[in-house]
Amino acid sequence: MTTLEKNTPLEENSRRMELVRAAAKLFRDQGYERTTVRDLGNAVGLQSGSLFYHFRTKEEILVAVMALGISSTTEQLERAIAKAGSTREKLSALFHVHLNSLLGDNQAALEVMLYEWRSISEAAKPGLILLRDRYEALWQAVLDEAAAAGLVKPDTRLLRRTLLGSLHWSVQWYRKDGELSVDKLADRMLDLVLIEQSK
Amino acid sequence: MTTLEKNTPLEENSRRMELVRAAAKLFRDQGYERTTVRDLGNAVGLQSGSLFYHFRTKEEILVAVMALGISSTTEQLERAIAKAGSTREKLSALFHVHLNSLLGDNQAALEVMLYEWRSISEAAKPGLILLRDRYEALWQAVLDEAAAAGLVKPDTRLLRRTLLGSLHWSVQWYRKDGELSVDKLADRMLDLVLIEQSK
DNA sequence: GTCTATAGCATGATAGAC
DNA sequence: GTCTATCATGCTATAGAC
Repeated sequence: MTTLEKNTPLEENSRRMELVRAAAKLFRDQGYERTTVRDLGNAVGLQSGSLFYHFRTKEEILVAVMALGISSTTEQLERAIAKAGSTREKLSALFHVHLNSLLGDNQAALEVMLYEWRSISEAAKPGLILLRDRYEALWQAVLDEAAAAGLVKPDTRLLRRTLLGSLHWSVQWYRKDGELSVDKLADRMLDLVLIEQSK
Repeated sequence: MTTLEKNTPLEENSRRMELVRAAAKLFRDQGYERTTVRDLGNAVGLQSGSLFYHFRTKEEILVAVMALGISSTTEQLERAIAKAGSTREKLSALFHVHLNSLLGDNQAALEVMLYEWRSISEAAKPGLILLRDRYEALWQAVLDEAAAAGLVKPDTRLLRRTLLGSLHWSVQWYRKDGELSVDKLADRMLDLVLIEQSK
């Protein structure tokens, strides 16, 4: 692998991937700026200088973390929607996939995407915005379908934004060791947005 | 003012306050870690060394920014609730005060509170948590009253958390130069949470 | 592919003059 | 109360050996 090929999109089980996963946890816990390349090296058993064989800059690691977080969540959501039988099930999938990704064991990456945006250079933003838009388009389509079916209120663009805000914020208060499971939380959040059916 | 008195809670029109307001904007735009004491000095026409006459550390400035943001919003909400005539008006005040504070001209401070929490040392957290709890208690009381009146769904603790998440997230997408005013946005967000009355 | 060593620079904070 | 000067440290990234 030459220096010019460092932007290779994805490789499982590689050193690069191992590094990205470790970086996701460190960036989430300490923040990107407070995490040094020495911290990153320690986390995977490398000297700080050796990192720069795998990534050109520290920011390139941050971008890789974010891209991983958003694109893996998008893929999960696409699969869940494809498998859903009804509009109601698709709506439910939005909540379950998002929360399991955000609050699940292996998904510090998505959290980093939400809270370290300011550290992304202008040059790197367009690519990440594309990934984010693809994810939000999935949401929009399902919400539009649900509104047409009378399940949720018709102001779906604002609804999408408020719901995503609600879900994102859960990382600030949800505790895994509490009594509320992630899936139960998803169901209760869904209940809050469903229009009550008058008979 | 001696060194020992640097924790004086509040002073209007002081150099300290001027610095806190400038710091709020810088911390919001660049992040706390990326903002240097030299940046802070420049913003108020001081050399970096001179800052440390007013604050012992850079973190002390961050804490002051957050305390200002949350406590001034709390005071505004207290006044608005006291003035409200009905439960419905109190509910409306939650949205209008929060969004005007968060998205208004002079309130970068509240945004910093939301996004720089990780940079706060353990020693400084309890005081800020106290301020936050006071604010959220106001919300909880109004939501409980609104649920009792049938205006919103009864799961008010989760409702409080999802609503605050929705409102916080608005800083990520709301544009002041757009067609939607802050107060109109508050009304539409309120509409999304109100239970539709069956006749 | 990883190491050691370090260049080159920015950082938060302090000391003492005024 | 602000300035100048600077200390001590930490940072990202590079160079070259292995």
